[in-house]
Amino acid sequence: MALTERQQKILDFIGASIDKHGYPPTIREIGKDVGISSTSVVNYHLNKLKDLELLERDDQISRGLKLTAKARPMVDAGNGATVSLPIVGTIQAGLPVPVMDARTAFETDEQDMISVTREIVPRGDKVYALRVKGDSMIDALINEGDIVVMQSTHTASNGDMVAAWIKDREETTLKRFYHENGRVRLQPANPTMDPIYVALDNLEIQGKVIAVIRSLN
Amino acid sequence: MALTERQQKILDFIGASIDKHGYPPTIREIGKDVGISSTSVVNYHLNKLKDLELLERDDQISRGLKLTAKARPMVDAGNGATVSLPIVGTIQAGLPVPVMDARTAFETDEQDMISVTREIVPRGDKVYALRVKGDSMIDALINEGDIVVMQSTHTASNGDMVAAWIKDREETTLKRFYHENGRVRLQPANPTMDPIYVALDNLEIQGKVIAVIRSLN
DNA sequence: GTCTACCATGAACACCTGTTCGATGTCAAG
DNA sequence: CTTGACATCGAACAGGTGTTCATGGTAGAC
Repeated sequence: MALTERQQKILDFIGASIDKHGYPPTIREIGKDVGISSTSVVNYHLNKLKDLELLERDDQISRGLKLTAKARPMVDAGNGATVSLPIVGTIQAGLPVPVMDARTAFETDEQDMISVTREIVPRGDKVYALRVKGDSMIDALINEGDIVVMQSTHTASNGDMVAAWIKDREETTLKRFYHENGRVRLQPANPTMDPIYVALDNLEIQGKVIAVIRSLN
Repeated sequence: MALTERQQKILDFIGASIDKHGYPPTIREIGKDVGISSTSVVNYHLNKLKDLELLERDDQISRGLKLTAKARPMVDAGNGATVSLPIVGTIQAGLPVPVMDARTAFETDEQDMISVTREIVPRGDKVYALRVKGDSMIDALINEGDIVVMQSTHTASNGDMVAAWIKDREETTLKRFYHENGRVRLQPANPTMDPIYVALDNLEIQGKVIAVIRSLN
């Protein structure tokens, strides 16, 4: 069931309001923003959104609105403090990293998301997350269960931490990228380990690592 | 400048309310919680907290309250989806980890904070962050520049990743804790490395690692 | 003692706010 | 054409809510 333009606008305004002020808007504030003169109509749409499970309402409570998790991805993030990233798959040494195209992003359901603050991941465009499988990445100081946040790209600058597919080894590796003397030096994050050198055309850059998150429990 | 018990309680309640409902409380709700019968007294304390720059108020607006960044670490429950953590110091092998007492929390200014979502750090109480100095922690898959999120504690359960001070070595180490056969096995996160064994009374647990964050750029 | 800062009460007021009701218009389905 | 679902308006009401005022108690400073 799709939303009408009105309802989408109301949802967006609620999100923006919480974002900006730290609390939800009143019925009249909503009406003013979306251009509805009567409080009863806003109330009407609010109940509609509630039926769609996009909104929770606390009866008789001023500003008693809350966006449900279901509504979160449909709301204009705007200048939010957090970024929601899809976890599109897993990463391990023997397999290429999954790419994120428009389709996979859409198919990702809410269970497979992680949100992080912009302090940790400043950009949100073409950024996605991968769960680390196995312990084949310990030379990158990354272990089973870690979340790797990647930015999709096929090029890299010197010093970038990249996910690279080494063709002749049929192997994915996470290393710092340095293009020097016509070849590429891949430097492990672990300073006690030696770099490897590969030819440029033997390398396929699949993304740039922009953060690693390890959540113990 | 210290807060009175009343004011701390009000601040806590505002945080808890935002946490629980998604919006701040009204003056009367605050009064009811902290045991103040008159709205004017609550108003009085609110203005006091505003003068201390712990609170922002939107005049004439119901529930027009917002905790400032300065207030965040002093509040029991953080603000909704994110937790702000003070970065109270650095961690390296040769030094004990700094402890977070009430004083350091107060002295921390806003620059030395990091906020993370509750998905990554569920609790907020007695939790703080340390910046990793040097590469002496690579056996814990942790490197220079990483942020380690710790929970202050002096005890640990089996399997916890702890920051431990080994007395006779005068060394801090991050390892998984296993109490077995009257001694303690400290297991490195790197599965290719061997555990070390220490006597219980040679060990001082300084905190529990609950997350590691590496933000590249 | 007197003064001042602080904390508290209770009441009153005006505006804010959610709720409800009756009426109207539109538009696709039957 | 009639019907029903949907969307909108305007108005009214009751209770919620921030603000203000007069009053007074307590405790430490001078």
